[in-house]
Amino acid sequence: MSTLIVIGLSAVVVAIRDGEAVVLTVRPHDPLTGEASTLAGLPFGPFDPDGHRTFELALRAFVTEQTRFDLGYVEQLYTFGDKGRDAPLADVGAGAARVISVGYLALTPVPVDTSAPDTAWSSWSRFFPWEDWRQGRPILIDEAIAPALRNWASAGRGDEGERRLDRARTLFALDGALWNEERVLERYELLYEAGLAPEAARDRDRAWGLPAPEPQALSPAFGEPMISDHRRILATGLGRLRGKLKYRPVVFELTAPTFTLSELQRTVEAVAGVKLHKQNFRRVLDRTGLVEGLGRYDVETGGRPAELFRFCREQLQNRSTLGLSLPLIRDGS
Amino acid sequence: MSTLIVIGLSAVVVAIRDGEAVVLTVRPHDPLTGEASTLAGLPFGPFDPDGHRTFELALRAFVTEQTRFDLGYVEQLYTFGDKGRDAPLADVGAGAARVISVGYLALTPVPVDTSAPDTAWSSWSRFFPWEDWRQGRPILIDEAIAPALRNWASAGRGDEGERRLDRARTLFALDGALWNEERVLERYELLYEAGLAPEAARDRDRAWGLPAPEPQALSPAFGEPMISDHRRILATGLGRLRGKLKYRPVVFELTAPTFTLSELQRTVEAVAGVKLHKQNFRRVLDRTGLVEGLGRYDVETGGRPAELFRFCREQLQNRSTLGLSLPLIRDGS
DNA sequence: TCAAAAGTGTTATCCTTACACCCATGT
DNA sequence: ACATGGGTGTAAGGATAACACTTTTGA
Repeated sequence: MSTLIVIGLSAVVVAIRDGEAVVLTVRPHDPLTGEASTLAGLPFGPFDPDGHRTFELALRAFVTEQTRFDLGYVEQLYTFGDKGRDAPLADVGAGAARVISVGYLALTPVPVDTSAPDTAWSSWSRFFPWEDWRQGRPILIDEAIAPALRNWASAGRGDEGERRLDRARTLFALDGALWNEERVLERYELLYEAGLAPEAARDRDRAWGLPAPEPQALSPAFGEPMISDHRRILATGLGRLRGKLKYRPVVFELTAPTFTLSELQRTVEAVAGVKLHKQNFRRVLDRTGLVEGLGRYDVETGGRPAELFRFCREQLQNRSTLGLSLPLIRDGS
Repeated sequence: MSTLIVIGLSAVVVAIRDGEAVVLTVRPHDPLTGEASTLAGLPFGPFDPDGHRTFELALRAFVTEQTRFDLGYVEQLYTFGDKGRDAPLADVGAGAARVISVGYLALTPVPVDTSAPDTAWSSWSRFFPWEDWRQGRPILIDEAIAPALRNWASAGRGDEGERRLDRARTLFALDGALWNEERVLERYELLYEAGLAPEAARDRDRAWGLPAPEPQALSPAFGEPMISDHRRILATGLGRLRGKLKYRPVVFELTAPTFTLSELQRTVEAVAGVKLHKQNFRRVLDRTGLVEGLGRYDVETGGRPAELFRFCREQLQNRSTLGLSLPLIRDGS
């Protein structure tokens, strides 16, 4: 009998908590031992072709069930089907199955504390510590990542070495190259290829029929691994969200109904992982006409009270420029 | 026994022929009668979980097999899984199966004439005649589409009617709204929802267990239908390509190794479906540094010979602005 | 009074848009 | 000579980036 196909739906559920971008994670239980996994995963579940009319409905249903949480904005990310990077062959009735992952991105304004067990909000710099440039260039890039990548590049034979070095340079902003915050997935894939992501060693061992390796004490510079291909899906989600910020008004899916402009800016910064220029951010923002001052003020800010704003959803229709540009800061401040 | 899942891979293979954007289409044969379908389809094939390591490899293999054509640039588009809009329930050994469509976009420089039977290059304005604004606003929008959509909108009860009208206006640039060439899929989906795409009637009938309806003489303004959900995938591909043009140098996947700047412009225009401003297109282009004059000239242009250019692939690495902006023309000329 | 955070004004620079014009070829 | 398409220069307007500065609160 031929291998069955099983479709697994995974969700990257993003929210902002205390100025940090967080993602909903679960600790899945081993079906045999009943023990919770040491590795985090994304909320996921199988797609049932008999019960579910669409992927999105299925996703909403099982995320609510697993995490007691209702999704708002949802979009499809990517479908992963590579052999060897899927979940371990699942036992489905008659035999082994090939698992195809359909990843989704979901945005939600308030990270309501889920009372569901083994469910948590995790900052995504836990999984991608090199992606946070808000405090300037992360030291771990030059101290840990760059040397490891250069070492990997020099092991390439012929001009393969040169190509590896080129990729490392442009993706991780080495030797004067510019940082591009959108290329999250490419960076993760480079680390995976270079064998620096713990998942790479695990997948390689499994392909050779070896037992799952012991959790190793790998450098924290390469981020905390996740089960299955979930970190790959998470990277896809972060990259997509960072890109989309600039051409669709998706930030407002992450904010409360009213917010101060500084809160909004901190939200964008948490997602994009870079610091923005305050004045220019505001100028750019009100040219879009997407926010409206309410004449009410938040006094809890520590200094001068900030005006509260709201998102004008009705303005959304015929605007041509539907996103926020990111007025970066290059020097200090 | 529960419904099996089958994964179908479909490819939107795009090329430029005589200044027109064309797409590779097939006429699939009925497995029972052996007759070629009256409707066109995209090249497609099932994904075999035993034989194929990745989707992309599977796709390349069967496109080459079906059409005797080798794909170059390939990217995943979207995975469709809606019940009722998939292919008719396929017979797979033991029982019925639910077909999940994974759509891909492929770009190829020369539309080599495929000698494969029932394979052809079709201009995509056959399927989306309202998408070509190079000769100005297509008359069929105001003569056929707008009246039909207004009629549909007025049938909505409550503020549903208002919402329908709003969508029609912004998507089809009615009542002074601006045309946004990227929203191809949303326009097709609107026509589908409004019951103006022939596929909608077909899917509706099938859901009720009725036999496939006779091919109707529907207005050509709504485009030629395709089998299964292939026109939806095609719309996704056109939209994605139009968007990507602006931020990645994908045009060069559609051009010959050397080209004149006018050829390049006509290629962009054929894809984007709008006329561009010649001088500004050139200025924008050479600021990117992506093309290089060769000092050789094409004398076949009819007027002054045009310089030949080539794409500088090596420049591709560290550029920040990797696409072409579209300097539109608003007035005549 | 001072620190902290909110909010305003102004300028130089760059990019986009639009317009006008010149160049090289075939008929 | 002139039609046809290729190619260049320049000036106006708008957007961006960077700068300095004022305002309002709490400690």
